[in-house]
Amino acid sequence: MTDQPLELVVRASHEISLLTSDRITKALEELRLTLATAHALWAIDPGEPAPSMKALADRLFCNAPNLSFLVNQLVERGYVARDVDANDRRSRVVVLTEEGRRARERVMRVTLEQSPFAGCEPEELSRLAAILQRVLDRTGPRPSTRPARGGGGRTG
Amino acid sequence: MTDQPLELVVRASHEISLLTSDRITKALEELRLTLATAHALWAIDPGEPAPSMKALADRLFCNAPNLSFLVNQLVERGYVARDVDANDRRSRVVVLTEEGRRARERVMRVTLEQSPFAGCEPEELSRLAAILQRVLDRTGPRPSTRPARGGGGRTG
DNA sequence: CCATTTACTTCGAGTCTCGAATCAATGACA
DNA sequence: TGTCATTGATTCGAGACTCGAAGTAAATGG
Repeated sequence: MTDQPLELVVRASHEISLLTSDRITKALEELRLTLATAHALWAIDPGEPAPSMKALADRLFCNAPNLSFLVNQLVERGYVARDVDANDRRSRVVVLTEEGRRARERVMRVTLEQSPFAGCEPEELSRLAAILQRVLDRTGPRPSTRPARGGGGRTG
Repeated sequence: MTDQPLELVVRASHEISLLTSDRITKALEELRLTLATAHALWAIDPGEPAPSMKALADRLFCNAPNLSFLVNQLVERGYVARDVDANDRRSRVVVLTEEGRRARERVMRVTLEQSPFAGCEPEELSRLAAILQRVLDRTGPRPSTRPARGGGGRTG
């Protein structure tokens, strides 16, 4: 009954996702982050131009009020700051603080360490990466400016 | 720097997960379900013995109060009912109603249809299923009793 | 200049999640 | 049998997340 490969893949993928979330929650507490705020933090790559609120919301699959809330949380914790975009004074860009850069590093490190995928052989990982990338490419590019490896997400 | 296969896999996997959630949300509204309640509904397989609250909570990586809340939602919508377990009168088992069985079918169908994995070739799906299953197997069987997952009230 | 659009914020409401406290049933044991 | 610790579940209070509606400020297009 559950022999359909598609169902197996969807179930397993979801299970892995839950398992990962479950595992990293404790480590995030030490940074005073939740899954949602950690996500938002992850989505800000210090190696790329600081994203606007709108760009960040798109990346995280959330709407503007939600992102305002999340960025407020990160501001309160000293991890990011808002700057007015000189080119369009309506727009605010979200910039990592030094603290924020460190916290983001830690979030990424912990997540990769705790990931169920961490036990895979390099060769298996490569095959997996290729397939998943192909799947995402097939879904069509996401709106606006998305850094090639920019994916953060929504929690909900 | 971001060429590590593990990071690519974790990012892609997460992105796919968010994309799926985003896509099915609208369809779930028609069933008066949210992601959390739909997930709980999905976790009750009518082909297996009705799970206890505890068993269900373990399956969903959530704690007892949270599951009580979710099951209440499903009861209000007429999708499940609680029964006292005759073997242990402390325990309640969660049983699908006829409505619930139909709703669950619809949740599964919509989710599979909308999944980014739906576009994969059968052969690709099989490879994927094999790898993901191996990953889950390596994480070891789920313990009967596990500490709760985080997310709720803290911070501040 | 004025109307419209865009980016963002605030507000209110509904949802989700948790820990602490509570209750009932079970199990262990003297 | 009676007592006590344990277990399964619920209730309660509070923090966190998410969204739609409404509002503000800046840009755009006549």
